[in-house]
Amino acid sequence: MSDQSGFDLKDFMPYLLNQAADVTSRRFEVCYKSRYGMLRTEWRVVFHLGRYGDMTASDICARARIHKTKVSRAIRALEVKRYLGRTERAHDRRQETLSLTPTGRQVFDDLYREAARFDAQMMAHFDAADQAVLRRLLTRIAEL
Amino acid sequence: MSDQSGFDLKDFMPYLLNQAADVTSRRFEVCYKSRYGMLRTEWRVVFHLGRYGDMTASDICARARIHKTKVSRAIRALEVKRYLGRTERAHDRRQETLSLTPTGRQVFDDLYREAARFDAQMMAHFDAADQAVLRRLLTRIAEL
DNA sequence: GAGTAGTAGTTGCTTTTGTAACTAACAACA
DNA sequence: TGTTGTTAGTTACAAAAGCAACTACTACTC
Repeated sequence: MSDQSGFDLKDFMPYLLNQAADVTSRRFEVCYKSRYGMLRTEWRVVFHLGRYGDMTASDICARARIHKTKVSRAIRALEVKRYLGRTERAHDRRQETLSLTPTGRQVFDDLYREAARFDAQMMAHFDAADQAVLRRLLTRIAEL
Repeated sequence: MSDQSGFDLKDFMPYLLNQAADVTSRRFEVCYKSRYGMLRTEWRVVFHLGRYGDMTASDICARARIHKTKVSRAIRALEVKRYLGRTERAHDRRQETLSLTPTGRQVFDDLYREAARFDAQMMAHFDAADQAVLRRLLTRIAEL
């Protein structure tokens, strides 16, 4: 019964993607969690601000496709840790420009290096052509 | 600073994997959630039992790499819905063999078809060679 | 066969996420 | 000006996940 096609759980792309995402995320999580007590969303917010410059909360939501409540809570937590600060925008007082503090910048620099190293190490298992296919397809899938 | 390497968030594999996993999982979630009020872990448990046959809770934990508390609660929920039943094992009364009820089997059959269709539709965007690379690399990464 | 260690599975408590409703500010237009 | 609609961000409450302690049982060892 139900076995005719031989379609397996390991062939099911959402499952496979989740497994791979889970393994890698949990491994990298150790860095920002143990060193800075940060959560995943906090790390992403720091990355965005550090890599792409100051922006508002909703900019981060749009770029990273994270829900605004999650971002809101991450910002609050980072503020408490003194990793970022807010500046109200003159022409629209609903918005606040977020920017890393010097400490936050240091945290970013450290984690950024770590992330690059982590990625390189992980991808070293595959040749350049395979890597390119992987990145291209994942990007495409994420845009579905 | 920190821009020398040009390493981008979109180059960071854990991030990319999460985005892709998230998009696809959320899309498929609609099927088991709206039709059967099931959670992701419940769907996975049903898949395992339906596709690979009766097994114990810890078999599922090991195969799917899900924590035992999550599996335990999923089993409970599926039992309440009358999608599965338990049979105590004679030689080791700690273990219970789990098996789908006829209703559970129907649910599996329906979702299994849906999953196969979903996967095929998604992968239709890519040629066979790319698909092969994707599956191979993701499997490899998940085993890291 | 009593004592110790290890495994299967559950439960209670805490942390994190999801959802929806909310406040405050802007914008457009009568 | 005032009313209506929209957007930025927060908060409150509910659902789910993570973690650690627990029960019940098996297995090993003296």
